[in-house]
Amino acid sequence: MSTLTDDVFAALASPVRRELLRLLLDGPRTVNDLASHFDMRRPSVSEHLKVLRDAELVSEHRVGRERRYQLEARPLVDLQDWLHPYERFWRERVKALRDVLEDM
Amino acid sequence: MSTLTDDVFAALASPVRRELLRLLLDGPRTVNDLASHFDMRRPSVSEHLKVLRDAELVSEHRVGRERRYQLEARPLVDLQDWLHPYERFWRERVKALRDVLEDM
DNA sequence: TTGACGAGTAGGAAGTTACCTACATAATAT
DNA sequence: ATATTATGTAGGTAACTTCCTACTCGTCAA
Repeated sequence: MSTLTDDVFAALASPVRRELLRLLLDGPRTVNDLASHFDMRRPSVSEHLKVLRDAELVSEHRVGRERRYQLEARPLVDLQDWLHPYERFWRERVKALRDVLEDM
Repeated sequence: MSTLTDDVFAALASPVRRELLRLLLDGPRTVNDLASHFDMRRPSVSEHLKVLRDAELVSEHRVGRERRYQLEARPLVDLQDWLHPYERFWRERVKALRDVLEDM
């Protein structure tokens, strides 16, 4: 079953949220830690994290009064699947171009 | 040089625009042809096409009074590249899971 | 048990988006 | 020449997004 919903594309549309995902590549982090990388108040970062959570691009688990956010790559794998038809299209165009060049 | 800008992610955030791209997989189409697939007025579809054009996800060439829109897969290939670090992350997690299972 | 800390939520302002209708422009057909 | 067709643009409105500050809630430490 694919988890690639509108939410995922919408979540990725924000540079802030893409940067959050990139930061989480290094492992789980707390909200304060993540927020320190942005020129933005912490509650706004919290809101961005909520968008990522709703899209299931990150998960959260509580440790004491902290919350560790963790990357969930699954929707991104689904995004890769979504790209496949376009990749095929692209390869065909490259091939067609190569064929033309061979005839010159 | 990568053409993967904010514009590309923003363009993909709309279901209408993703459907436009999907339709264009079958080959170039005119605006009226494309618009006929949506429950929306033609000028709105034109505006969506402009967003896709600005993101270089489609190109346009005029044929008489028509304009043929064509898929440009390049930004999507760049999107694939953007995904690579996440794919690696995902593979490592799958591997870790497998290792755990093997020890059971 | 009280104060400080980490984090989420509420409510609001400003900016952006996505529709619409009306109009403009260029090309074809009569 | 004129009407028709294909398309883009202008301008407006409603909805959504993104930021903010103020506040709440739970946890930890003194």
